[in-house]
Amino acid sequence: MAATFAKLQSNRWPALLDAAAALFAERGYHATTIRDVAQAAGVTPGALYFHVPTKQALLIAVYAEGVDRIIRHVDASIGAEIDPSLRFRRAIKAHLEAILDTSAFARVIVRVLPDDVPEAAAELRAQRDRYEMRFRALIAALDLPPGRSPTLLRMLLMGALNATPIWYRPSSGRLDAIVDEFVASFGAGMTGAGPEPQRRSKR
Amino acid sequence: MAATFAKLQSNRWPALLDAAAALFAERGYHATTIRDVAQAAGVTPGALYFHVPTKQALLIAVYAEGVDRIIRHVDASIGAEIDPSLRFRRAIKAHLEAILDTSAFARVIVRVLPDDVPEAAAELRAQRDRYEMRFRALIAALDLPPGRSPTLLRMLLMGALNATPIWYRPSSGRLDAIVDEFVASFGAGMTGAGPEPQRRSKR
DNA sequence: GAGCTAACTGAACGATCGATTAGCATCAGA
DNA sequence: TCTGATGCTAATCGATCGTTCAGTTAGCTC
Repeated sequence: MAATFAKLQSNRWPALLDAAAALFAERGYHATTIRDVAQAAGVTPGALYFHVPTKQALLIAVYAEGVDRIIRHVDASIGAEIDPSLRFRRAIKAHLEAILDTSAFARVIVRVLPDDVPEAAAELRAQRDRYEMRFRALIAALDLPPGRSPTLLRMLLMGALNATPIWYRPSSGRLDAIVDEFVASFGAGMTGAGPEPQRRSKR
Repeated sequence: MAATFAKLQSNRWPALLDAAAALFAERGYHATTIRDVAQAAGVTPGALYFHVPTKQALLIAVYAEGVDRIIRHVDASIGAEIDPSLRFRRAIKAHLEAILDTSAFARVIVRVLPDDVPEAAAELRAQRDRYEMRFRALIAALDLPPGRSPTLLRMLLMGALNATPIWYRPSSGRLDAIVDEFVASFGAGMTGAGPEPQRRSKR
Protein backbone atom coordinates (compact mmCIF):
# COMPACT_ATOMS: atom_id res chain seq x y z
CA MET A 1 0.00 0.00 0.00
CA ALA A 2 2.84 2.30 0.83
CA ALA A 3 4.43 0.90 -2.30
CA THR A 4 1.36 1.74 -4.31
CA PHE A 5 1.42 5.27 -2.99
CA ALA A 6 5.08 5.67 -3.80
CA LYS A 7 4.42 4.31 -7.28
CA LEU A 8 1.65 6.76 -7.93
CA GLN A 9 3.86 9.55 -6.74
CA SER A 10 6.91 8.71 -8.74
CA ASN A 11 5.93 7.21 -12.00
CA ARG A 12 5.38 9.10 -15.21
CA TRP A 13 1.83 8.15 -15.95
CA PRO A 14 0.44 11.62 -15.20
CA ALA A 15 3.11 13.22 -17.37
CA LEU A 16 2.28 10.81 -20.18
CA LEU A 17 -1.41 11.66 -19.91
CA ASP A 18 -0.63 15.37 -19.98
CA ALA A 19 1.56 15.02 -23.03
CA ALA A 20 -1.04 12.93 -24.83
CA ALA A 21 -3.80 15.40 -23.99
CA ALA A 22 -1.79 18.35 -25.27
CA LEU A 23 -0.96 16.63 -28.54
CA PHE A 24 -4.38 15.12 -29.17
CA ALA A 25 -5.92 18.53 -28.50
CA GLU A 26 -3.58 20.33 -30.86
CA ARG A 27 -3.19 17.91 -33.75
CA GLY A 28 -6.01 15.43 -33.36
CA TYR A 29 -5.78 11.69 -32.88
CA HIS A 30 -4.49 10.41 -36.20
CA ALA A 31 -1.91 13.14 -36.65
CA THR A 32 -0.41 12.39 -33.25
CA THR A 33 2.01 9.45 -33.10
CA ILE A 34 3.06 7.34 -30.17
CA ARG A 35 6.56 8.67 -30.70
CA ASP A 36 5.30 12.24 -30.45
CA VAL A 37 3.69 11.54 -27.10
CA ALA A 38 6.72 9.67 -25.77
CA GLN A 39 9.08 12.42 -26.82
CA ALA A 40 6.91 15.15 -25.32
CA ALA A 41 6.89 13.22 -22.05
CA GLY A 42 10.61 12.58 -22.18
CA VAL A 43 10.48 8.80 -22.42
CA THR A 44 10.97 6.18 -25.11
CA PRO A 45 8.03 4.76 -27.04
CA GLY A 46 8.43 1.44 -25.27
CA ALA A 47 7.92 3.03 -21.87
CA LEU A 48 4.51 4.22 -22.98
CA TYR A 49 3.40 0.66 -23.54
CA PHE A 50 4.26 -0.18 -19.97
CA HIS A 51 1.41 2.06 -18.86
CA VAL A 52 -1.14 1.61 -21.58
CA PRO A 53 -1.79 -1.33 -23.91
CA THR A 54 -2.74 0.55 -27.11
CA LYS A 55 -2.94 4.03 -28.57
CA GLN A 56 -6.71 3.83 -28.45
CA ALA A 57 -6.62 3.07 -24.74
CA LEU A 58 -4.47 6.15 -24.28
CA LEU A 59 -7.11 8.25 -26.01
CA ILE A 60 -9.83 6.74 -23.87
CA ALA A 61 -7.85 7.51 -20.72
CA VAL A 62 -7.41 11.12 -21.82
CA TYR A 63 -11.08 11.32 -22.66
CA ALA A 64 -12.14 10.00 -19.28
CA GLU A 65 -9.85 12.38 -17.45
CA GLY A 66 -11.12 15.24 -19.60
CA VAL A 67 -14.73 14.45 -18.79
CA ASP A 68 -13.91 14.25 -15.09
CA ARG A 69 -12.21 17.63 -15.18
CA ILE A 70 -14.86 19.48 -17.16
CA ILE A 71 -17.62 18.07 -14.97
CA ARG A 72 -15.76 19.23 -11.88
CA HIS A 73 -15.22 22.66 -13.37
CA VAL A 74 -18.83 23.11 -14.40
CA ASP A 75 -20.15 21.85 -11.08
CA ALA A 76 -17.83 24.15 -9.18
CA SER A 77 -18.91 27.11 -11.28
CA ILE A 78 -22.58 26.43 -10.74
CA GLY A 79 -21.86 26.15 -7.05
CA ALA A 80 -24.89 26.62 -4.85
CA GLU A 81 -26.78 28.79 -7.32
CA ILE A 82 -30.40 27.76 -7.40
CA ASP A 83 -31.90 29.95 -10.09
CA PRO A 84 -32.17 27.68 -13.16
CA SER A 85 -31.40 30.34 -15.74
CA LEU A 86 -28.34 31.50 -13.83
CA ARG A 87 -27.19 27.90 -13.41
CA PHE A 88 -27.58 27.52 -17.18
CA ARG A 89 -25.55 30.64 -17.83
CA ARG A 90 -22.79 29.65 -15.45
CA ALA A 91 -22.55 26.22 -17.00
CA ILE A 92 -22.15 27.73 -20.46
CA LYS A 93 -19.41 30.01 -19.27
CA ALA A 94 -17.62 27.22 -17.44
CA HIS A 95 -17.79 24.99 -20.50
CA LEU A 96 -16.27 27.71 -22.66
CA GLU A 97 -13.56 28.38 -20.11
CA ALA A 98 -12.66 24.71 -20.06
CA ILE A 99 -12.36 24.22 -23.81
CA LEU A 100 -10.90 27.64 -24.64
CA ASP A 101 -8.45 28.24 -21.84
CA THR A 102 -8.13 25.84 -19.02
CA SER A 103 -7.61 22.32 -20.11
CA ALA A 104 -6.12 20.45 -23.02
CA PHE A 105 -8.06 17.46 -21.71
CA ALA A 106 -11.36 19.23 -22.27
CA ARG A 107 -10.28 20.32 -25.72
CA VAL A 108 -9.60 16.72 -26.70
CA ILE A 109 -13.24 15.89 -26.05
CA VAL A 110 -14.49 18.49 -28.48
CA ARG A 111 -11.69 17.99 -31.01
CA VAL A 112 -11.54 14.22 -31.34
CA LEU A 113 -14.95 12.95 -32.37
CA PRO A 114 -15.99 9.38 -31.59
CA ASP A 115 -16.32 8.67 -35.30
CA ASP A 116 -12.64 9.46 -35.79
CA VAL A 117 -11.73 6.23 -34.01
CA PRO A 118 -14.41 3.67 -34.90
CA GLU A 119 -12.98 0.94 -32.67
CA ALA A 120 -13.25 3.16 -29.60
CA ALA A 121 -16.33 5.11 -30.68
CA ALA A 122 -18.74 3.43 -28.27
CA GLU A 123 -16.54 4.10 -25.27
CA LEU A 124 -15.90 7.71 -26.32
CA ARG A 125 -19.59 8.31 -26.83
CA ALA A 126 -20.33 6.95 -23.38
CA GLN A 127 -17.82 9.35 -21.85
CA ARG A 128 -19.34 12.26 -23.76
CA ASP A 129 -22.83 11.33 -22.70
CA ARG A 130 -21.71 11.25 -19.10
CA TYR A 131 -21.02 14.96 -19.44
CA GLU A 132 -23.91 16.00 -21.66
CA MET A 133 -26.37 14.64 -19.15
CA ARG A 134 -25.34 17.60 -16.99
CA PHE A 135 -26.80 19.88 -19.63
CA ARG A 136 -29.85 17.73 -20.04
CA ALA A 137 -30.67 18.36 -16.39
CA LEU A 138 -29.86 22.06 -16.62
CA ILE A 139 -32.15 22.52 -19.62
CA ALA A 140 -34.93 20.44 -18.08
CA ALA A 141 -34.97 22.87 -15.16
CA LEU A 142 -35.50 25.81 -17.47
CA ASP A 143 -38.95 27.07 -18.23
CA LEU A 144 -38.80 26.92 -21.99
CA PRO A 145 -41.28 28.63 -24.26
CA PRO A 146 -43.93 26.23 -25.50
CA GLY A 147 -42.97 24.46 -28.69
CA ARG A 148 -39.25 24.31 -28.02
CA SER A 149 -37.70 20.89 -27.72
CA PRO A 150 -35.28 20.50 -24.80
CA THR A 151 -33.43 17.77 -26.65
CA LEU A 152 -32.98 19.73 -29.87
CA LEU A 153 -32.01 22.81 -27.91
CA ARG A 154 -29.29 20.78 -26.19
CA MET A 155 -28.00 19.42 -29.49
CA LEU A 156 -27.80 22.89 -31.03
CA LEU A 157 -26.19 24.30 -27.90
CA MET A 158 -23.51 21.62 -27.70
CA GLY A 159 -22.76 22.01 -31.37
CA ALA A 160 -22.33 25.75 -31.10
CA LEU A 161 -20.31 25.47 -27.89
CA ASN A 162 -17.94 22.83 -29.19
CA ALA A 163 -17.26 24.70 -32.40
CA THR A 164 -15.89 27.72 -30.55
CA PRO A 165 -12.26 26.50 -30.52
CA ILE A 166 -12.30 26.68 -34.30
CA TRP A 167 -12.93 30.40 -34.49
CA TYR A 168 -12.28 31.79 -31.02
CA ARG A 169 -9.12 33.77 -30.44
CA PRO A 170 -8.35 35.37 -27.08
CA SER A 171 -8.43 38.66 -28.92
CA SER A 172 -12.04 38.06 -29.95
CA GLY A 173 -13.14 40.08 -26.96
CA ARG A 174 -14.28 39.33 -23.46
CA LEU A 175 -15.59 35.85 -22.91
CA ASP A 176 -18.70 37.31 -21.31
CA ALA A 177 -19.74 38.83 -24.61
CA ILE A 178 -19.73 35.35 -26.12
CA VAL A 179 -21.62 33.93 -23.16
CA ASP A 180 -24.21 36.68 -23.62
CA GLU A 181 -24.66 35.63 -27.22
CA PHE A 182 -25.20 32.03 -26.17
CA VAL A 183 -27.78 33.03 -23.59
CA ALA A 184 -29.49 35.28 -26.13
CA SER A 185 -29.80 32.33 -28.51
CA PHE A 186 -30.47 29.46 -26.18
CA GLY A 187 -31.72 31.01 -22.97
CA ALA A 188 -34.11 33.58 -24.37
CA GLY A 189 -37.73 33.38 -23.39
CA MET A 190 -37.09 31.60 -20.14
CA THR A 191 -39.61 32.50 -17.51
CA GLY A 192 -37.81 30.92 -14.61
CA ALA A 193 -36.34 34.12 -13.23
CA GLY A 194 -35.02 37.49 -14.14
CA PRO A 195 -31.91 37.04 -16.27
CA GLU A 196 -28.56 38.56 -15.61
CA PRO A 197 -28.62 42.34 -15.13
CA GLN A 198 -27.42 43.55 -18.49
CA ARG A 199 -30.09 41.92 -20.64
CA ARG A 200 -33.87 42.37 -20.43
CA SER A 201 -33.44 46.08 -20.77
CA LYS A 202 -32.58 45.59 -24.38
CA ARG A 203 -35.51 46.14 -26.67
CA MET B 1 -12.04 19.66 -79.48
CA ALA B 2 -13.98 16.54 -80.31
CA ALA B 3 -11.16 14.72 -78.63
CA THR B 4 -11.46 16.92 -75.57
CA PHE B 5 -15.16 16.24 -75.38
CA ALA B 6 -14.66 12.51 -75.68
CA LYS B 7 -11.99 12.66 -73.03
CA LEU B 8 -14.21 14.50 -70.59
CA GLN B 9 -16.95 12.02 -71.25
CA SER B 10 -14.93 8.92 -70.83
CA ASN B 11 -12.35 9.50 -68.15
CA ARG B 12 -12.83 8.58 -64.57
CA TRP B 13 -12.09 11.83 -62.87
CA PRO B 14 -15.71 12.45 -61.82
CA ALA B 15 -15.96 8.91 -60.50
CA LEU B 16 -12.75 9.38 -58.55
CA LEU B 17 -14.06 12.60 -57.03
CA ASP B 18 -17.32 10.90 -56.08
CA ALA B 19 -15.52 8.00 -54.46
CA ALA B 20 -13.19 10.32 -52.56
CA ALA B 21 -16.08 12.46 -51.35
CA ALA B 22 -18.02 9.44 -50.11
CA LEU B 23 -15.03 8.07 -48.20
CA PHE B 24 -13.81 11.37 -46.80
CA ALA B 25 -17.35 12.11 -45.62
CA GLU B 26 -17.78 8.74 -43.97
CA ARG B 27 -14.37 8.06 -42.45
CA GLY B 28 -12.60 11.40 -42.45
CA TYR B 29 -9.38 12.31 -44.20
CA HIS B 30 -6.73 10.39 -42.28
CA ALA B 31 -8.72 7.19 -42.04
CA THR B 32 -9.23 7.13 -45.79
CA THR B 33 -6.35 5.75 -47.83
CA ILE B 34 -5.51 6.31 -51.45
CA ARG B 35 -6.07 2.61 -51.98
CA ASP B 36 -9.56 2.89 -50.51
CA VAL B 37 -10.44 5.64 -52.97
CA ALA B 38 -8.93 3.81 -55.92
CA GLN B 39 -10.72 0.59 -55.07
CA ALA B 40 -14.06 2.35 -54.61
CA ALA B 41 -13.63 3.95 -58.02
CA GLY B 42 -12.55 0.66 -59.61
CA VAL B 43 -9.04 1.71 -60.56
CA THR B 44 -5.54 1.08 -59.31
CA PRO B 45 -3.79 3.50 -56.96
CA GLY B 46 -1.46 4.56 -59.72
CA ALA B 47 -4.33 5.72 -61.91
CA LEU B 48 -5.37 8.13 -59.23
CA TYR B 49 -2.05 9.91 -59.47
CA PHE B 50 -2.61 10.50 -63.13
CA HIS B 51 -5.44 12.86 -62.21
CA VAL B 52 -4.23 14.41 -59.00
CA PRO B 53 -0.70 15.02 -57.70
CA THR B 54 -1.24 14.34 -53.98
CA LYS B 55 -3.82 13.15 -51.50
CA GLN B 56 -4.13 16.67 -50.18
CA ALA B 57 -4.91 17.99 -53.64
CA LEU B 58 -7.64 15.38 -53.88
CA LEU B 59 -9.16 16.67 -50.65
CA ILE B 60 -8.97 20.24 -51.88
CA ALA B 61 -10.70 19.27 -55.12
CA VAL B 62 -13.50 17.57 -53.18
CA TYR B 63 -13.77 20.58 -50.90
CA ALA B 64 -14.05 23.01 -53.81
CA GLU B 65 -16.69 20.89 -55.51
CA GLY B 66 -18.56 20.61 -52.22
CA VAL B 67 -18.59 24.36 -51.72
CA ASP B 68 -19.80 24.87 -55.28
CA ARG B 69 -22.62 22.42 -54.77
CA ILE B 70 -23.84 23.70 -51.41
CA ILE B 71 -23.76 27.29 -52.63
CA ARG B 72 -25.82 26.31 -55.65
CA HIS B 73 -28.29 24.42 -53.47
CA VAL B 74 -28.71 27.26 -50.98
CA ASP B 75 -29.05 29.89 -53.69
CA ALA B 76 -31.62 27.79 -55.50
CA SER B 77 -33.61 27.32 -52.30
CA ILE B 78 -33.64 31.01 -51.51
CA GLY B 79 -34.80 31.65 -55.04
CA ALA B 80 -36.44 34.99 -55.54
CA GLU B 81 -37.65 35.31 -51.98
CA ILE B 82 -37.11 38.84 -50.77
CA ASP B 83 -38.17 38.72 -47.14
CA PRO B 84 -34.93 38.57 -45.14
CA SER B 85 -36.23 36.30 -42.38
CA LEU B 86 -37.66 33.85 -44.90
CA ARG B 87 -34.42 33.91 -46.88
CA PHE B 88 -32.63 33.12 -43.64
CA ARG B 89 -34.93 30.23 -42.88
CA ARG B 90 -34.68 28.77 -46.36
CA ALA B 91 -30.91 28.95 -46.24
CA ILE B 92 -30.84 27.07 -42.94
CA LYS B 93 -33.07 24.37 -44.35
CA ALA B 94 -31.05 24.09 -47.54
CA HIS B 95 -27.82 23.82 -45.57
CA LEU B 96 -29.24 21.02 -43.45
CA GLU B 97 -30.56 19.21 -46.51
CA ALA B 98 -27.15 19.38 -48.12
CA ILE B 99 -25.15 18.01 -45.19
CA LEU B 100 -27.75 15.52 -43.97
CA ASP B 101 -29.14 14.04 -47.16
CA THR B 102 -28.09 15.32 -50.46
CA SER B 103 -24.38 15.39 -50.88
CA ALA B 104 -21.32 13.59 -49.61
CA PHE B 105 -19.36 16.55 -50.93
CA ALA B 106 -21.13 18.91 -48.54
CA ARG B 107 -20.59 16.51 -45.66
CA VAL B 108 -16.85 16.51 -46.27
CA ILE B 109 -16.79 20.25 -45.67
CA VAL B 110 -18.30 19.92 -42.23
CA ARG B 111 -16.52 16.67 -41.36
CA VAL B 112 -12.94 17.39 -42.36
CA LEU B 113 -11.77 20.50 -40.53
CA PRO B 114 -8.96 22.62 -41.96
CA ASP B 115 -6.85 21.89 -38.89
CA ASP B 116 -6.96 18.18 -39.70
CA VAL B 117 -4.64 18.80 -42.64
CA PRO B 118 -2.28 21.61 -41.66
CA GLU B 119 -0.53 21.76 -45.02
CA ALA B 120 -3.82 22.40 -46.80
CA ALA B 121 -5.49 24.36 -44.00
CA ALA B 122 -5.22 27.78 -45.65
CA GLU B 123 -6.80 26.57 -48.87
CA LEU B 124 -9.57 24.71 -47.05
CA ARG B 125 -10.36 27.75 -44.94
CA ALA B 126 -10.59 29.91 -48.04
CA GLN B 127 -13.09 27.49 -49.54
CA ARG B 128 -15.15 27.47 -46.35
CA ASP B 129 -15.15 31.25 -46.16
CA ARG B 130 -16.39 31.42 -49.70
CA TYR B 131 -19.54 29.71 -48.48
CA GLU B 132 -19.91 31.34 -45.07
CA MET B 133 -20.00 34.76 -46.69
CA ARG B 134 -23.43 33.75 -47.96
CA PHE B 135 -24.63 33.61 -44.37
CA ARG B 136 -22.86 36.81 -43.49
CA ALA B 137 -24.99 38.59 -46.06
CA LEU B 138 -28.16 36.81 -44.98
CA ILE B 139 -27.64 37.79 -41.35
CA ALA B 140 -26.70 41.34 -42.21
CA ALA B 141 -30.08 41.72 -43.87
CA LEU B 142 -31.90 40.64 -40.71
CA ASP B 143 -33.17 43.17 -38.25
CA LEU B 144 -31.46 41.86 -35.15
CA PRO B 145 -32.38 42.89 -31.61
CA PRO B 146 -29.99 45.50 -30.27
CA GLY B 147 -27.01 44.02 -28.51
CA ARG B 148 -26.71 40.95 -30.70
CA SER B 149 -23.56 40.56 -32.71
CA PRO B 150 -24.09 39.44 -36.32
CA THR B 151 -20.64 37.89 -36.37
CA LEU B 152 -21.05 35.89 -33.17
CA LEU B 153 -24.53 34.84 -34.23
CA ARG B 154 -23.07 33.48 -37.45
CA MET B 155 -20.36 31.58 -35.61
CA LEU B 156 -22.84 29.99 -33.24
CA LEU B 157 -25.21 29.19 -36.10
CA MET B 158 -22.54 27.54 -38.23
CA GLY B 159 -21.31 25.53 -35.26
CA ALA B 160 -24.77 24.26 -34.44
CA LEU B 161 -25.57 23.55 -38.09
CA ASN B 162 -22.38 21.67 -38.82
CA ALA B 163 -22.69 19.49 -35.73
CA THR B 164 -26.02 18.07 -36.88
CA PRO B 165 -24.52 15.10 -38.77
CA ILE B 166 -23.15 13.85 -35.46
CA TRP B 167 -26.52 13.36 -33.84
CA TYR B 168 -29.10 13.56 -36.61
CA ARG B 169 -30.76 10.38 -37.75
CA PRO B 170 -33.46 10.35 -40.42
CA SER B 171 -35.74 8.94 -37.75
CA SER B 172 -35.19 12.03 -35.60
CA GLY B 173 -38.37 13.48 -37.04
CA ARG B 174 -39.24 15.86 -39.80
CA LEU B 175 -36.46 18.15 -40.86
CA ASP B 176 -38.80 21.11 -40.50
CA ALA B 177 -38.95 20.58 -36.76
CA ILE B 178 -35.20 21.00 -36.61
CA VAL B 179 -35.32 24.05 -38.85
CA ASP B 180 -37.95 25.49 -36.49
CA GLU B 181 -35.58 25.01 -33.59
CA PHE B 182 -32.80 26.80 -35.44
CA VAL B 183 -35.06 29.72 -36.26
CA ALA B 184 -36.28 29.86 -32.67
CA SER B 185 -32.68 30.12 -31.48
CA PHE B 186 -31.09 32.24 -34.15
CA GLY B 187 -33.93 34.00 -35.89
CA ALA B 188 -36.00 35.01 -32.86
CA GLY B 189 -36.67 38.66 -32.32
CA MET B 190 -36.32 39.59 -35.93
CA THR B 191 -38.54 42.43 -36.89
CA GLY B 192 -38.13 42.04 -40.61
CA ALA B 193 -41.45 40.35 -41.37
CA GLY B 194 -44.04 37.92 -40.19
CA PRO B 195 -42.64 34.41 -39.98
CA GLU B 196 -43.45 31.54 -42.28
CA PRO B 197 -47.04 30.28 -42.38
CA GLN B 198 -46.75 26.93 -40.65
CA ARG B 199 -45.22 28.20 -37.44
CA ARG B 200 -47.13 30.66 -35.33
CA SER B 201 -50.22 28.51 -35.64
CA LYS B 202 -48.63 25.48 -34.16
CA ARG B 203 -49.26 25.65 -30.46
C1' DG C 1 -0.06 1.05 -90.38
C1' DA C 2 3.20 3.99 -88.18
C1' DG C 3 3.32 7.38 -84.69
C1' DC C 4 1.44 9.71 -80.85
C1' DT C 5 -0.96 10.57 -76.65
C1' DA C 6 -4.21 10.02 -72.89
C1' DA C 7 -5.31 6.73 -69.47
C1' DC C 8 -4.16 3.16 -66.92
C1' DT C 9 -1.82 -1.35 -64.78
C1' DG C 10 1.19 -3.84 -61.77
C1' DA C 11 4.76 -3.68 -58.90
C1' DA C 12 7.51 -1.68 -56.11
C1' DC C 13 9.84 2.24 -53.27
C1' DG C 14 11.23 4.50 -48.86
C1' DA C 15 9.19 6.16 -44.85
C1' DT C 16 6.63 5.77 -40.92
C1' DC C 17 3.31 3.73 -38.17
C1' DG C 18 1.71 0.99 -33.79
C1' DA C 19 3.45 -2.45 -31.24
C1' DT C 20 6.91 -6.02 -29.35
C1' DT C 21 10.86 -7.82 -27.09
C1' DA C 22 15.17 -8.64 -24.54
C1' DG C 23 17.69 -6.75 -21.30
C1' DC C 24 19.19 -3.20 -17.70
C1' DA C 25 18.74 -0.25 -13.58
C1' DT C 26 16.58 0.78 -9.27
C1' DC C 27 14.98 -0.23 -4.77
C1' DA C 28 12.03 -2.17 -1.04
C1' DG C 29 11.67 -6.15 1.79
C1' DA C 30 13.62 -10.48 3.78
C1' DT D 1 23.29 -9.86 0.06
C1' DC D 2 19.81 -11.81 -2.46
C1' DT D 3 15.10 -11.48 -4.64
C1' DG D 4 11.54 -9.91 -7.34
C1' DA D 5 8.77 -6.35 -8.85
C1' DT D 6 8.68 -1.88 -11.11
C1' DG D 7 9.85 1.12 -14.75
C1' DC D 8 12.33 1.82 -18.15
C1' DT D 9 15.91 1.68 -22.79
C1' DA D 10 17.47 0.29 -27.24
C1' DA D 11 16.45 -2.02 -31.08
C1' DT D 12 13.43 -3.82 -34.08
C1' DC D 13 9.28 -6.12 -36.04
C1' DG D 14 5.60 -6.51 -39.67
C1' DA D 15 2.16 -3.75 -41.69
C1' DT D 16 0.66 -0.01 -44.13
C1' DC D 17 1.08 4.44 -45.79
C1' DG D 18 1.61 7.99 -49.88
C1' DT D 19 3.92 7.95 -53.87
C1' DT D 20 6.61 6.60 -58.07
C1' DC D 21 7.55 4.48 -62.37
C1' DA D 22 8.38 1.44 -66.34
C1' DG D 23 5.50 -0.63 -69.27
C1' DT D 24 0.75 -1.59 -71.54
C1' DT D 25 -3.53 -0.50 -73.85
C1' DA D 26 -7.09 2.03 -76.53
C1' DG D 27 -8.10 5.35 -79.67
C1' DC D 28 -6.87 9.03 -82.56
C1' DT D 29 -4.22 11.33 -86.60
C1' DC D 30 -1.75 11.52 -90.73
